[in-house]
Amino acid sequence: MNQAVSEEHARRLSRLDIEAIEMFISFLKLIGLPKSVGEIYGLLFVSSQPLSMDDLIEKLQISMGAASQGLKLLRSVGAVKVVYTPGERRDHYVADLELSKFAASFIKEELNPRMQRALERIERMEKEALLMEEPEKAVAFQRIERLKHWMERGQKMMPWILRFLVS
Amino acid sequence: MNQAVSEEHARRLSRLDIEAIEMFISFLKLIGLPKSVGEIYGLLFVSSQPLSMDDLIEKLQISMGAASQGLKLLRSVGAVKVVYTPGERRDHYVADLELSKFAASFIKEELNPRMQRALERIERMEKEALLMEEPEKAVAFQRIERLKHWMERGQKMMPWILRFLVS
DNA sequence: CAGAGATTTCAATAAAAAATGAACAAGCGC
DNA sequence: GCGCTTGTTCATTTTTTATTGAAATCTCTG
Repeated sequence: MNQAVSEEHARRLSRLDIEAIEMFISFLKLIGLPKSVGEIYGLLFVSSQPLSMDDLIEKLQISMGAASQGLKLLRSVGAVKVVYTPGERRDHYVADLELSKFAASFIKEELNPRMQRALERIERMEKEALLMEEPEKAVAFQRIERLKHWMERGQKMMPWILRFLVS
Repeated sequence: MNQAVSEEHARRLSRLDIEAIEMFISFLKLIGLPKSVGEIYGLLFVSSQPLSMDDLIEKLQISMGAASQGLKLLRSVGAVKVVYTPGERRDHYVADLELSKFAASFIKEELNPRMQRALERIERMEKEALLMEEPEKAVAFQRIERLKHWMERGQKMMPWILRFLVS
């Protein structure tokens, strides 16, 4: 991780750039985003001007494909905006500084769908448990109760977290 | 994901088992835990008796290594307890039903260390920014302020979440 | 509207992460 | 202490995920 950004890149990346990039690689990995996305966002975050895809490819030494896909993802999450630079052919990109967008997207794309599926699953589990014989049956229902309890807890917490983030 | 648990296993796993296992595979993956850990915890969670490592290997069709390491991890997190069964040679394991342990461990093992490193990084970033020339300098400090703001926000939120989980 | 530049897509490749299984160690009962 | 059962470790293999790069597509602009 300390050598996440190699010497080669240092030619064009400042130390500030590198610190920011490593920081975002580390945090975005936490929510399952690949290194290249962390690199792109990190660099845009510290850059004082908008950067073109070419700038990113050159400074970060990543491929066209990675740059294009990374930007696509970051745009879809609202973490990066396109800036139309008049007289410039290529699009330029800036970081939206609202970091909550990552968390919000994680909740919306990863957490909520799973909770939805979990609720369906719990219903099926209850149906299965009804068919069981008695010593195990009671245990099964107790465990399923537990799951429901945690789901409710999660669902109560989520809007609170979102409000806190957006504030 | 639908075929996460193959037909072969179904011979010995009930439908209830499979639902629980798939559910935990899905949630634990979210915090970066491998499938085998989800399988083990899921099965222990619905099982009405303590299970030995051999039971897990047989029912889940996983290797000794995976079982041993998975149990080690789950024990270290407090999500699984050893039950000494008198007269039995092998150790038996039960799931601790307190699901908050996963979240607490994630915060402790993954989130907090990163935040710590991020704080150090921010200090270094401020030192670097001091050396910059003026138009960029102001921008750099503005961005660094942002980072600090989010760090503080995160640090304020964390104890609250933990309290909520443990309650 | 032709053609160059810019971007996207996606099959192939590389890198990272997880699972296997055999060698090793620990612990129990005789 | 010896032999057997149980549990751990770790180098190797397998699986999964991310990256590359070349072909296809889109889009300005002259």
